Amino acid sequence: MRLATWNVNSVRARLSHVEQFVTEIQPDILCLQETKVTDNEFPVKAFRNLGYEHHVIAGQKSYNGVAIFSKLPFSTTDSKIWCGKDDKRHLAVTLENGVELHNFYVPAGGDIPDVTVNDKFAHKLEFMSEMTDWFAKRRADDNKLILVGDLNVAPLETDVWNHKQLLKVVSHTPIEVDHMARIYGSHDWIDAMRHFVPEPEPLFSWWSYRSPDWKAANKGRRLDHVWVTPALKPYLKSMNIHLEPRGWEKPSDHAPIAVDFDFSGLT
DNA sequence: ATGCCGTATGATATACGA
Repeated sequence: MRLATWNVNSVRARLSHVEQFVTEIQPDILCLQETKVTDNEFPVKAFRNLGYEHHVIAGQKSYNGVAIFSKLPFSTTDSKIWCGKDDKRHLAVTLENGVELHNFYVPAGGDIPDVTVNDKFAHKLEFMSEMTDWFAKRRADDNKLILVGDLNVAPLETDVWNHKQLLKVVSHTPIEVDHMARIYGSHDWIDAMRHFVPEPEPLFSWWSYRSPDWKAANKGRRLDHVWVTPALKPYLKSMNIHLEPRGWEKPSDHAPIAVDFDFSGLT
């Protein structure tokens, strides 16, 4: 099973890119973030034409929004409200093999990494704390969970182009890294991307629009993630960050990530 | 760290991204 996750920065503006990516990579399940569209305006038909018979979407006007498109059926679907805001940042589905998939869009957090002056940063930390509490409460050794999405934190030193220069930049501050570490600990999550590409090799999934010549400068950050619980670790087969779509005309600032699983032995 | 780009909106400037 091939699983892909991508912050598309507007699904309508990026529809042709999504169609090209899906045609080339053929994910069985595609998780999107920042769809920026209400459910009634979502181009569902385009995804049906690509072969995705099953989907869940949770969107709103202008901001945020997540979606899961799948060739495999769901046995359950869910969308949880975080921090008391129904701002469309989460979807969950269960597959028929019992695997539970969560798609998150964690708040970006604004510019200033100080909760006393920046409510967005406070929201981001609170959101991560709620994730920790929620997964800790549901913790069980045999839970088969996958967590993907734009988590808006680059936790490791080699997840950013320059660790020292980004220590005070939102996405790589110690307090965010600490909050992310607590989510990891909530369910002994395994970082599937680093499972295949260990430190210290740099690994990025996002490059700012403002930096010209993104590929040559390569001032990236790893803001997008794929995690699995220990019960699913034996089924991990490969991982790829697809850089090509970041170079297409009028791209998303995020690159899509694909992870292959072999669930044939899963009971 | 700045850069000064991109998307969306009852828009022609502003919020937001990170």
